[in-house]
Amino acid sequence: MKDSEENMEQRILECAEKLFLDKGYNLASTTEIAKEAGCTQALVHYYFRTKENLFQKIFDRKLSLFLAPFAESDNSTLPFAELLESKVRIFFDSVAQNQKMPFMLLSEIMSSTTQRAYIRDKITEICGVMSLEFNRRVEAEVASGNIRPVTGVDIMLDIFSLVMSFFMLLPVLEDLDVVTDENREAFIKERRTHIIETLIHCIKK
Amino acid sequence: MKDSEENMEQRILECAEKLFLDKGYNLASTTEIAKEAGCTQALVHYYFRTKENLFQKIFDRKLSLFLAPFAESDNSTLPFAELLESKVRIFFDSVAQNQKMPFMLLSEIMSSTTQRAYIRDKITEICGVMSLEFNRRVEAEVASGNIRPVTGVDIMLDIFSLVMSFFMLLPVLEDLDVVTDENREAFIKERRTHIIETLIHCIKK
DNA sequence: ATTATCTATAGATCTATAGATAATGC
DNA sequence: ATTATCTATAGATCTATAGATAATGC
Repeated sequence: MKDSEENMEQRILECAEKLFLDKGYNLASTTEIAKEAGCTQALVHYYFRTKENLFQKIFDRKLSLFLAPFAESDNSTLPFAELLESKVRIFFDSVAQNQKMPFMLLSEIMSSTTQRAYIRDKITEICGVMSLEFNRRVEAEVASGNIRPVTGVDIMLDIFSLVMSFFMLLPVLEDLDVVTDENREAFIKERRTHIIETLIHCIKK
Repeated sequence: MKDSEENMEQRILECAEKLFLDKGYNLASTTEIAKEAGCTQALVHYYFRTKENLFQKIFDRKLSLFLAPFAESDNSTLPFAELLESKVRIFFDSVAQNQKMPFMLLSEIMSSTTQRAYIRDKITEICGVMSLEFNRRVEAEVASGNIRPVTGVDIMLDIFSLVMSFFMLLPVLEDLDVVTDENREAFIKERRTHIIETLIHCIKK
């Protein structure tokens, strides 16, 4: 009852999210989550019964928020190069605001087959329609000879790879002093531009 | 003394490597490693004292083997596009033979600052010279107007991102039935070609 | 003698639950 | 009465070590 502005269940969710993102599922213990939230460990289980439940609730919400902007952006009337640029920009900015999500997502992908099935369903649910449309669009562009023969899957993989890896590798770039506190913001912006240009070049004949 | 062909210390190393790659540092217990190797858990500690030691020894060796082909390939006499193709091909094939390394490497990068410092030093040690030469070459090509203005760092990031992410995302592609047992080999080969073409397109003016 | 291997166990977690007590809403 | 919170504890790991015993190399 210290913080009158929000209840303990909410606090637990917030602290758990932070710890799961920082340390991953296994290293974030319900004991530590409770400590961070300012309650006993038993209370965490009172509200969410199992650690697995708690995690899944957080991960589910996070994954939706993470993918939504990318999935929802409908730019079907744009020329293809601009559509591509818009897609990358939106996804890049979504990741920039959730810089720990790529690693969390990958960890879950590696963790178990069931978790992967869950993620697959979630991706299909959120991105399925957009993905189908995108694939069709790419096919149409290829058929009409506007771009070189690539598949929608290839381009999607390119986008995911370039954007997610960049943020996962940022800490290394900082260690190597390629990225510093001074140039950080500019570097990120330039990288976004580079990725957009790379992808646009990549589809050119 | 069951397996006469190799000693137990070696067996432990091999089983530990497999388990660390499969489950990650935290979920691979010395208990399980011992069980897999066919000895008691105490013996694992007899040979390597701590789990951390054991892991570091394996990771160190694995990281060297993983980066070496990429670092050592000297193609400085080739035209730049061919040099790029060669670099990607070599790194792609190295990852293809160590498909779990990208995730292990990322996990360690995320795990702690000390581990990151260690990785930074290792990368510098193995790739430092090559990296410097590559950067100079890129600058020269840009200066002479052969390619569009990009940095060596950008291209390195592109290569690492596209190649490592592809193998980390493979399980998802399999879940989505984009990759199956039948097309797997061909798909991987085509992806390698696509990445090479993308990077070559990307440097064109 | 030395090295390899085992048994047994201490000590540190961690998750989950049972059961007691305090706070809150009627 | 119901809901929120705490104390205490069971039971499952896991790492690391001490101390005993078996195997090996002179």
